[in-house]
Amino acid sequence: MPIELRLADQQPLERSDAARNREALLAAAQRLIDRCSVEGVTMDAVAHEAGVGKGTVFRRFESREGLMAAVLNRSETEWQAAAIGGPPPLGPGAEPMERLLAFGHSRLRLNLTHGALINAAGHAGARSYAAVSFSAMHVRYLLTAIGVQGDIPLLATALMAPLEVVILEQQVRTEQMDIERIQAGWDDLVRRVVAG
Amino acid sequence: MPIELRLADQQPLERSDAARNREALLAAAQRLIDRCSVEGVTMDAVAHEAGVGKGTVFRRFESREGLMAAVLNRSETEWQAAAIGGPPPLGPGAEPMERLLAFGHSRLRLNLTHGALINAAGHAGARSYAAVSFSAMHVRYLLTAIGVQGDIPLLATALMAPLEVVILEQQVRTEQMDIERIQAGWDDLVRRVVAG
DNA sequence: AGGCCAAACGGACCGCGGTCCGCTTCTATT
DNA sequence: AATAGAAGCGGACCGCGGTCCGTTTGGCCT
Repeated sequence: MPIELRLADQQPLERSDAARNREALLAAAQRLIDRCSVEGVTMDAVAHEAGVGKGTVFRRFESREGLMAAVLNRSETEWQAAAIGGPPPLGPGAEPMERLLAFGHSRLRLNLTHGALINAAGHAGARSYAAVSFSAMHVRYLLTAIGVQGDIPLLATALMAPLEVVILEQQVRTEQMDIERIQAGWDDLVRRVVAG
Repeated sequence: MPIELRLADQQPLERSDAARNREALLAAAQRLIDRCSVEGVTMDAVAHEAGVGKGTVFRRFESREGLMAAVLNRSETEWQAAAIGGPPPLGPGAEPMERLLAFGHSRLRLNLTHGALINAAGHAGARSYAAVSFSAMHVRYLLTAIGVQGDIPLLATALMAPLEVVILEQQVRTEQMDIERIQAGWDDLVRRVVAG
C-alpha cells in the first residue's frame, strides 16, 4: 500500500521528462524574447524552438500569460531577494524611509525596463498576484516601521499605484516626462504621505 | 474647380451610408454588450447584428479596442460634462477641495461599473488618451485652485493612479476590500497630498 | 438623366491563442 | 525483466481579431 512518503512536498511529483521540457521551454522563451521582442514571440515558435509540441507548452503554463509570468518570475524573485536581504539602501541596514525611497526608485526602473514582459504576463493566476503582493507587503512593513498612522494597506497601494506600468508608460511615452522628474515626484509623494 | 468650401470641417466628409453604418454598429455593439458581457462580444457578431460585413466594422473603428472605445466614449462624454458644468459638488459652485473629493468618488464608482468596457477599450489611439487627459487636466486645475504647491501634473497622476481599473479590481476582487473603505482611503490620500 | 470615380462594402482568407484526443513514455510494483 | 496505467506528449482543429481585394454605391459635375 503506497503511503506517498514525500514529506510536505505538496505537488504530486513531476515526471523527469516534464521537468526537462519545462526548463527547455523557459529557456526557449527567454531566447526568443531576447531575439525578437516580447510581442513578437508566438506560442508555436516557443514550442518549435524548444523542440516540443504546442500542447506541451499549454499543459505546462496554461496560457501565454502564464508562460510570460514564469519567465518574468526569475528576475522578479532575484529582485525580491535583494529587497529583503540585499545590501542597503534597498536591503536592511538603512533607515526605513531611506529603504522605502530606494524601493520605489528600483521598482520604477524595473517596471520601465520589464514593462513589455509585465504586460504580457498580465494577471495570470497566483504568480502575478504574488508579485503584487510582495511589493504591497514590503511597503506596508516599511510604512509601519516609519511610524505612519492610518490605513496602511491602502496607503501602500496609493504609493505603489503611480509606479504601475500603465501609468509610467503614459508619462514617459505620451507625455514625454523624463525619469528623474517622475522619480522626484514619487519622492515628494512619499514625503507628503508619510508627513500625514 | 472644386474648392472644398467646407469651413473648418477638418474631416474629409463622411458618406451617408458610412454614417448610417457607424450608428448601426455602435447601437449593435451596445445591444450585444447589454445582452452578453463585454468579453462575450465578437466582431463578427457585431457585424452580423448591424447587418454589415466584417470589413466595415474594422474600417470604421480600426480594431476591437477602437470599437469599445467608441462605445465607452458616449457615457464618458456625458460624465465629463457633469464634471465641468453639472451641479455641485461635482460641478462648479462648490469649494475646489469638495469638488476634488466628489470627482474621486464619482470616478471610482465609474471605473468599477465600466471596468470591463474600459479594459476592452484599452489604449486605443487618441480616444483613450483624451479620457485620461481630461481627468488629469481637471484634477490639475482643482489642485491649483486649492493652492497646492509642487509638481502639479505629477501630483495629479499620483491621485488618479489608485483609481485605475487594475488597482481597484485587485482591491475589490482579490483583497475583498469594500468600496467605502477604498473611498475613505482615497480621501485620506488627498488630504495628505494637499496638506503638503 | 447619365456617367465618372473615390469611397465604402463584404466576405474569403490568414495567423495566433487555445483545446482535444489518440498515441507514447515514464515509473512504480511484482 | 515484465507489466500496467497514469502522466505526458503532439499536432490537427477551432474561434476570433485583423487584412485584402474585387465589387458596389453614393456624390458631384456636365
